[in-house]
Amino acid sequence: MPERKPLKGKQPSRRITLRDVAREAGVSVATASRVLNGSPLVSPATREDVLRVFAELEFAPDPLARALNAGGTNTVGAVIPTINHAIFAAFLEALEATLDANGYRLLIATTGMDRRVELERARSLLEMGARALIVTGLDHEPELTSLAKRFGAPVVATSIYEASASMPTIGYDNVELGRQAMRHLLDLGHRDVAVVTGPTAQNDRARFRIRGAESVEGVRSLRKIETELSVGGGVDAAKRALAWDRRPTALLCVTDLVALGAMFQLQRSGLSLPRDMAVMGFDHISWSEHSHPRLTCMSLPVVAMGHESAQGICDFLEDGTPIPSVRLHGEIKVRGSTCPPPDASRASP
Amino acid sequence: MPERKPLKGKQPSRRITLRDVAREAGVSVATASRVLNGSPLVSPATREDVLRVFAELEFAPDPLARALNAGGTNTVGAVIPTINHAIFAAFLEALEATLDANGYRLLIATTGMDRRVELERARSLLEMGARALIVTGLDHEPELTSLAKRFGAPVVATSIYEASASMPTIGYDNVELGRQAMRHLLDLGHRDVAVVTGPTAQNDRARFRIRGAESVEGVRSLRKIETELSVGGGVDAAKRALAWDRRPTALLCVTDLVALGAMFQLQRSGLSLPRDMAVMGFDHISWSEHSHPRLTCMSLPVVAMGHESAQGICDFLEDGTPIPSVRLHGEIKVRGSTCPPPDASRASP
DNA sequence: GTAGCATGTGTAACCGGTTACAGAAAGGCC
DNA sequence: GGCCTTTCTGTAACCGGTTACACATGCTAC
Repeated sequence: MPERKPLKGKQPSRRITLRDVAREAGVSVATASRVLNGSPLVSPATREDVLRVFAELEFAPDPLARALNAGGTNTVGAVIPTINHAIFAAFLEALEATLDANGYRLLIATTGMDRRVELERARSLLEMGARALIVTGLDHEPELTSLAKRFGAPVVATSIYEASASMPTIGYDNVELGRQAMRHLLDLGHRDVAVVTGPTAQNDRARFRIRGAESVEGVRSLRKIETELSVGGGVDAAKRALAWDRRPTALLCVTDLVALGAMFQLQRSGLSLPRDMAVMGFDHISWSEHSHPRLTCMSLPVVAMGHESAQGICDFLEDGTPIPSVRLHGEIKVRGSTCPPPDASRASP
Repeated sequence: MPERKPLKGKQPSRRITLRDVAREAGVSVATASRVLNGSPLVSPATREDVLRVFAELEFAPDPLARALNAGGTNTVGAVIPTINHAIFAAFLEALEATLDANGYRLLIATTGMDRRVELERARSLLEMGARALIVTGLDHEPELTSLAKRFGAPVVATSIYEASASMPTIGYDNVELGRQAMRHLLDLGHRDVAVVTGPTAQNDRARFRIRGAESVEGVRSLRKIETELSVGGGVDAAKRALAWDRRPTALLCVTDLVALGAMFQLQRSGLSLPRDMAVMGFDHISWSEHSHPRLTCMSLPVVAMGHESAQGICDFLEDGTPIPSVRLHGEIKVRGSTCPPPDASRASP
């Protein structure tokens, strides 16, 4: 039961409406409307007149009235954990671009990783007229689905791919990604690895990646460090890893941001990278290929994900084409931040 | 003359309307509407009935019809160069949070730094029902103002403060910031500085910062490097600076992202920072305090800027309070990436 | 018994556009 | 001149809600 907001805001005199224009131009609203929409059913002379009055009165049609007739707005809502994280920003950028190319606008709301908040924000967006919803992952309040159904809006889960999910998923198989990343480290000879992650409570992607990493055979020790999802979190994680008595030879960070922070801290602590500690990230945000050393990471196709999500939604809204789940693939970018551990010769078979 | 989009999209059977509910519940639409809005003018028994029918029919009120009555939506539009830049993301995050706290939603559109595009996006947002517009800087197509006026939407320029501007500005004095930053370098003893900037053509903030830097007396040489606004751009800039025959002793980067890229490249080229080259940034994005060395930068209050902008707009929309310009202040965070140049003893008075 | 008031409900106008339909005006053709 | 088109314009219903106003109750108070 959302409260109504009476919009007390200043109602300056009163807006110019189409009826005002029509009266002034000496035509009916119907004709004025036709001119507004470029209908061919208007004589050039009349059109001329009306257009002049439009200009004179500085008429601006009310978008809401038009949308009400059209049966809906052209907005799509995205409910994401935070804008302030390179990877989401890159995703949104791509999303917005494709939506825009299709004539749709993007409404954004952030959740701060809280499922209850997510539900509320989703409701807001739907009540705002969003015709579709984009969410992150599959960890949601159960009401989310029914809520969206009531509004007739499809929901797309991104950053994840799961064929069996109840809604279309457009993303990657996080378990597989975690496995691949871990295997890369193992192949290099790393047997003692620390997995660094942000908060996992409401983040299925992180949990899946960890699970994937854990599923790899042949690892001697795999310890987890849960920290903040930021550069500072990486700093923190590195400090903690260095304090352990049996230090890992590699840090697998489920986010590039955290990996960067870890690298900074390791260097600050006097380690020489990658010799003294391998660091690997996830995401492939813009600076990871420029860092020093360059960050080896599992590159995630977030731009493609943005395009696919937007296109799927637009197609659905245009002609009802069901939104397909799309499995995108990550790719390991092997760069300078990983190398065999110091004792690799001994450890290798 | 925007084309109408007939929204061919699937109109599944037909939505449940309030009239359907009213008929089913055996009451008038007025009563149903009252229940919907929690009006006290309904007897408990009737309310009970209607609520049950709401649930049975899975009624979802049309947001547009409500907004049409209310006289507007609760959305505010932001037209920014890109989401995919830490500083804008941080700004948007704060903006969204405060808008949300006031019951408003954020519509976002990106311009890619193109003024014509900006104008078109602004139009879209206004046609979408945005009640206010947030733009970056004061470099705009002249039509922007009249366009917004037609829709009765205020426009707020951010990232800049200029008391004499024709619209409220909420931001900082970029000339002053540039001056302060340059003075810091000069005070340390740097006389040969390169100012690294992103594209300045459509970016008054960058131009102002440069102008501020140039206004400082006592600098021997000040050369400009214009590059891309990204980490990669910083890499490029560093390469170019290193190739000069008379190498500057400090790099003043108008954006942290670029500063980071420059640091990476300088280190890769074998320089030891900050001894061999001082680097200074602008923005204070999240990792700049963790980088190695930690980045000295002019910290910009983007979070406060987001809050102020949102609050100013909400106050205006609520009761017409004119949106005040707000001058925010930057602050130099002196950290490890700046120190006196090698020959400072000779250069100092 | 009726004036007086609070309470609950319905009717219909309204928000600002779009558009089906009807009708008027003008031109073509016999 | 009469009839049929074609072209243009106006009337009014409509989108899906909100709400001013009128009206019907039921109760108290004189």
